[in-house]
Amino acid sequence: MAATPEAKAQSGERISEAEHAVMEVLWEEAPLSAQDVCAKVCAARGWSLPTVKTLLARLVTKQALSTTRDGKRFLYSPAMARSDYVGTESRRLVDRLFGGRAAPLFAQLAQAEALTDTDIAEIEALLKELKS
Amino acid sequence: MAATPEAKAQSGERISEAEHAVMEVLWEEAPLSAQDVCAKVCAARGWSLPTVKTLLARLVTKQALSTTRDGKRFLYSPAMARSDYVGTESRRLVDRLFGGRAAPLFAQLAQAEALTDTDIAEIEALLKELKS
DNA sequence: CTCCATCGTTTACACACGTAATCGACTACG
DNA sequence: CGTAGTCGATTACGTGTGTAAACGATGGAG
Repeated sequence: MAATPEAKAQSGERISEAEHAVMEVLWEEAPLSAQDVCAKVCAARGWSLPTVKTLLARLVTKQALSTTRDGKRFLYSPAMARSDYVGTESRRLVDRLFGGRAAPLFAQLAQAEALTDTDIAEIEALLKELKS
Repeated sequence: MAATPEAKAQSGERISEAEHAVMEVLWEEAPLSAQDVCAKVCAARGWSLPTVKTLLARLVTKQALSTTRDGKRFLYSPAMARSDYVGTESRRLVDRLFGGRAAPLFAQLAQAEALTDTDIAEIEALLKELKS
């Protein structure tokens, strides 16, 4: 698949844990209003609507979300691809804990028995593709 | 709270990024004095000795380090295994970003071209072992 | 014994984060 | 039109983190 031209991670602004939960909702479906987002996470995390509004505002500041007006309110959409976020986070972990090498991470997961049979099968398939 | 007999290595106390850098030094060699640790990280991170002392103290509080007296000063040693830390951090990432499944993480790394030929070879070898 | 170089400890302070109440503006119902 | 409800924006506040100076104890040099 062709890499998007702006493969660069958006500004250095880090996305926090709570903010990430909001991003996940919007990656799944967008655009959404603040209330829509709350309906999807407030129960699970025990948040109130004001909390979600704060997180949304911070994410807009960090340029992780963009907004469109819809009458009185805003609709929020991701301004960065989930794959970019996931990529930089994964890379960060691999760099920090495994000296930038992916194989030791894989070994770690294997040893921790965190690999299901399905995982193994899928990874095998991926390997085959990579070599072709 | 009842004293749940925690067979698990660590308590819930999270280790921050800066603290982790100190842990890495001590996982590599221990026991070390505060000055020894500083000699190994202060230059790289632009820290001063007081900063290292603070981090060491916080890690002792979090029970991530243990100390032995050596005359006037302390010698610090890890009180948790690096493999445990690495394991929980890896698990956390996989849970948070990939729904707890390892295969998508692998796919992500592959797509980001974060896999070297050596990585691929090693993972292949590991797979072979897992299946035997 | 005295004094100084070092320890660990205490205190400091700005910024990020989690969590939320409140406020001023605006819309929609009556 | 006015008023109630709803929106985003502003403000708040405790805790964690990064970074460090100041302080008090203490052991070793003279």
